[in-house]
Amino acid sequence: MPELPDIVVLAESMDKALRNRLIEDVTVNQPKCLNVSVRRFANQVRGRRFERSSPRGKWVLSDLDTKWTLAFNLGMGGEIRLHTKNEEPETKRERVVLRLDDGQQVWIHHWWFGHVHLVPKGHLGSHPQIGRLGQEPLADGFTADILHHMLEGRRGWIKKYLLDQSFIAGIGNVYIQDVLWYARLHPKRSAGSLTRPEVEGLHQAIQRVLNEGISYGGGPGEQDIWGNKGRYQEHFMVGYRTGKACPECGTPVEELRVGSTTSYICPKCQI
Amino acid sequence: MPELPDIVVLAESMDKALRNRLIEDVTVNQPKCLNVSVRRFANQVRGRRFERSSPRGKWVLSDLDTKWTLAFNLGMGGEIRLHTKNEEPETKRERVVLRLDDGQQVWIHHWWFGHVHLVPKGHLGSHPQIGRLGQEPLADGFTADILHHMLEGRRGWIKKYLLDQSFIAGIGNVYIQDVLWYARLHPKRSAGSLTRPEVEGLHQAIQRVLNEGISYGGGPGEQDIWGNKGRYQEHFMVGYRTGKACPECGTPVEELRVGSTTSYICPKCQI
DNA sequence: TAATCTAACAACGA
DNA sequence: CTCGTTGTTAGATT
Repeated sequence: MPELPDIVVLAESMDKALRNRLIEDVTVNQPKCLNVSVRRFANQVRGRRFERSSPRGKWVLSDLDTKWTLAFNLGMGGEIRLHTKNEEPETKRERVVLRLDDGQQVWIHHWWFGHVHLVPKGHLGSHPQIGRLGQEPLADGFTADILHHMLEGRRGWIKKYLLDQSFIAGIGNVYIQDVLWYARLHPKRSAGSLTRPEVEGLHQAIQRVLNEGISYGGGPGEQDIWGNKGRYQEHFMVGYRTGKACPECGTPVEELRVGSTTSYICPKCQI
Repeated sequence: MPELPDIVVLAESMDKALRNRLIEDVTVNQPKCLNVSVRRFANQVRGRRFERSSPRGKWVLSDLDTKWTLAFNLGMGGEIRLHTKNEEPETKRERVVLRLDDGQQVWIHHWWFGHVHLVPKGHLGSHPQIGRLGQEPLADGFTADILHHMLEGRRGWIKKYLLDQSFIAGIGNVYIQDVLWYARLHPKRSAGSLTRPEVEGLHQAIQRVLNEGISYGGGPGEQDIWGNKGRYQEHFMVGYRTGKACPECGTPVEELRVGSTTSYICPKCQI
């Protein structure tokens, strides 16, 4: 599932590719990925133009030139891709297809549980998922101070909080591996037990890893609207590198279960 | 526990009684109700003035003339009361005591699990509870449209969503009884099954009950900073009236368990 | 009596 | 075997 860096890259590419473009026609092959009826969806989208596309947590929000925002969540293995006029979408595989003014198409492909939602612009708070998203970790307001404040007194594992979208929006099980490694934190450290320097280290690690993810064009399996692939996986420190050497101390990376997720850690560096 | 109407009444009285008043001294008898150390709390509060006090969900937020906001949550059976110069607070019973410039005192009494938190002004989003609060049900933005949107596709019981502070902030197990009665809804109705007219009725019922709660000065056991007691309980329709007649049809009110809460309903009117 | 947070677990869904 | 949502149970908290 695309995480914040992947979403930033995708949203930027969508903004470039789609802004001011007219949506001439809409095909919905999977009504269950919508939050309204197909009829209502088509009526609100057909004949409208894209305005700004922007990232929010694991969602891309594309304003239309009406009171509606299109909210895309790719779920697992989803893609949003631009296709040329004469390509033929495989029905059912492409859940929603938008035909643009020049015939180009936007294929919204979901492998498993993606969403294409209509949300009233300026009322994102009422959306059951988007409205509950927490801090944007790359926003100016997200300081070490604020993070310290958020973790104060928390009893659960630090990994649980970092993955909790209602705490911090956009971190998933891919980028978190290196975040915890750079912060030298074991995923099961109690969130409230972090010292002030550790919180500062964690804050830096979050910004570092997410920004690197963006500058490498996203992570494994992710791509922008033109199909440019992410390369952050070439720079993984410990994520998905079981048995390989920790870049810091050479100890083999270990895999462990943390709740229902898999963690990759250096057992020497991350205590 | 005070709910939205009780908190509105209390916050208004606190705004009137406390705005611009100097906090000359601070006593903390229960450090665990704070989110910072006693030393830090006292340093940030002593010598400061109150600015605006306002309601947010089940919290009262009192801005100080610094970068901090004091956030009060009364838990169950808590009170915030103004006392005269020479009254002697019972240690441990009054968790926090603020002495004002003229000697008057604010006693913050918790019977069970109240909080007095320091939150950086303008960063309420980072507070673990306040940051996750949902829609303010009496705000202009909370329309029937928005409510409809929020409930669309939801599978759980309607009562669960109305009590969920991250959906709608400030409704608890007291006022919800009459909300559901006015809306003619059984607490176990599936949230997503509500028709558009039912959602509109629910929206009206929410506004009606909460506004009546405010105009009666709050509900059972609640009071403002001067000790004026709420009287909404004198106007209960079905809440806490097991066996008494439904005001609409005369059927005896029944009590039932809904998850971990008790509901009071008219078995004939609320399907 | 009460409320909220937490863990753990289960079932579900295109 | 990967995700979010929903539901349940249980325990803890001052």
